[in-house]
Amino acid sequence: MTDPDPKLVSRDRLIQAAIEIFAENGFDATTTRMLADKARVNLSAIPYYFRSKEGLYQAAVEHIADVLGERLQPFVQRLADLSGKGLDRKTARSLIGEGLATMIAVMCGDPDTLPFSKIIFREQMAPTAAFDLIYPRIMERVLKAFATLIAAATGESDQRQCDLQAVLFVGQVMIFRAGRATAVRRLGMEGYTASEIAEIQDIIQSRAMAVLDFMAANKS
Amino acid sequence: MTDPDPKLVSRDRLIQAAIEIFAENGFDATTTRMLADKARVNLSAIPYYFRSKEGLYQAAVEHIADVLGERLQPFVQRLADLSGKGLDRKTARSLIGEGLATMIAVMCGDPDTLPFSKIIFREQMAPTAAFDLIYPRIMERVLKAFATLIAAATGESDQRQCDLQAVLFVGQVMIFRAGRATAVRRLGMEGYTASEIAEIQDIIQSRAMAVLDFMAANKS
DNA sequence: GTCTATAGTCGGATAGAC
DNA sequence: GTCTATCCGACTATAGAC
Repeated sequence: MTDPDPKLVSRDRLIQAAIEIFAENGFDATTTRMLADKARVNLSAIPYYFRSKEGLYQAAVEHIADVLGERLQPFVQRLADLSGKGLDRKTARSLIGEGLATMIAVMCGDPDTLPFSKIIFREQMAPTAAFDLIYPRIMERVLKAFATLIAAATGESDQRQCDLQAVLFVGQVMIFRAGRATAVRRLGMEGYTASEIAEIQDIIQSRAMAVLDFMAANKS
Repeated sequence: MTDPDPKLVSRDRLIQAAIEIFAENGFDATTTRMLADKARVNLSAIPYYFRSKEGLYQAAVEHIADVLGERLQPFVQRLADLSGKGLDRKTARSLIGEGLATMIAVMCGDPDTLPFSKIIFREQMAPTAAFDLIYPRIMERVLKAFATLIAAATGESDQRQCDLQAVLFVGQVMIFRAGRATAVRRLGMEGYTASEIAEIQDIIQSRAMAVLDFMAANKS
């Protein structure tokens, strides 16, 4: 994919390269030689800066958590502000739609963030120590935000119900990343072009609205 | 997990062991020694029976396709029979609910089939040649069946819409496998006990019905 | 068919010059 | 901080006895 910016110092070039390569091949199939080549750095720079291959992996995941956390911040902030003033149903619904569309773009479209989600997915399927770096800063914040929005959008007061639905709302999106091979093949897609992403965003949003209507009408 | 049945011949013990170990560690992190140990077979049995580690992996995937394909057969057959006679909405809806519940049980509960879904998920995230063994015999059949049922349950005549929704219905279930680490943590689960699975089945089914109602009311 | 022994390769990490 | 050279362990696969 993209080669690391040659202006960056070795340490940063290694992190850049690590994100790409680990995303593509996973931890085990990645060799330190691949990493050094991609970063245009000497092999010994890895143990020098990061102590080991695993140290580099963890630094890469930490970087992902930093970047995604920062991108998440405005959304969470906006939600906190609105919650203080009492969040009306219409606003909550539109924020849910907006959040879902953004997530699809991040996970399926944007070539800068796509490797992030690949790594996060691998961590979810087979968590390592790095999962603890990412869960509280990303997953938990997103899921809590969605639970709040769902409650506000439907009037559902059962917290458990909102938490479960939040997992399903977010999960809905993730399936196009985790089940990409199947989805693309079955739907005859080329692999998430702009118009294919629009189609996915569209159906996920309308589905979400259907569920919100149903929840509002059938509170537990 | 389970050790291979000692009554089986070496070849079969190796396949049994391979399914467990590849599911747990993925292809690269699995060594031929692990496989031979678990199967209680000499290391050389692997190249002898399967030519290579990769040959064993493919044989294991083929076995998975056989077993799941057989388990799928009655469901597909029943659907074909019913389709001939004209499938009414109520029956279609209950078959969808039943299918979803079964999938959750297979993917999250049943310790015999759980390793199958782990391997299938790894293949979806990073397909190898083995994906072609499993896609047409499992994924495609399931998705086509769901698309047919969705059409019958809602009266939606747009094929594309039904195919997309089928991916989402099935995807909904898969998220509890692919996103297990997050779901379990966020929902304070122990890791899919019987009652936790019942809770998941319940919410997924009610969500599915909400979407079907919505589709029936808003045909494209 | 099952075993031992070993070949041949490659990986991660280190030592030490510059 | 960056390089070369190299060690050492682990891996897959093969050769060949039984």
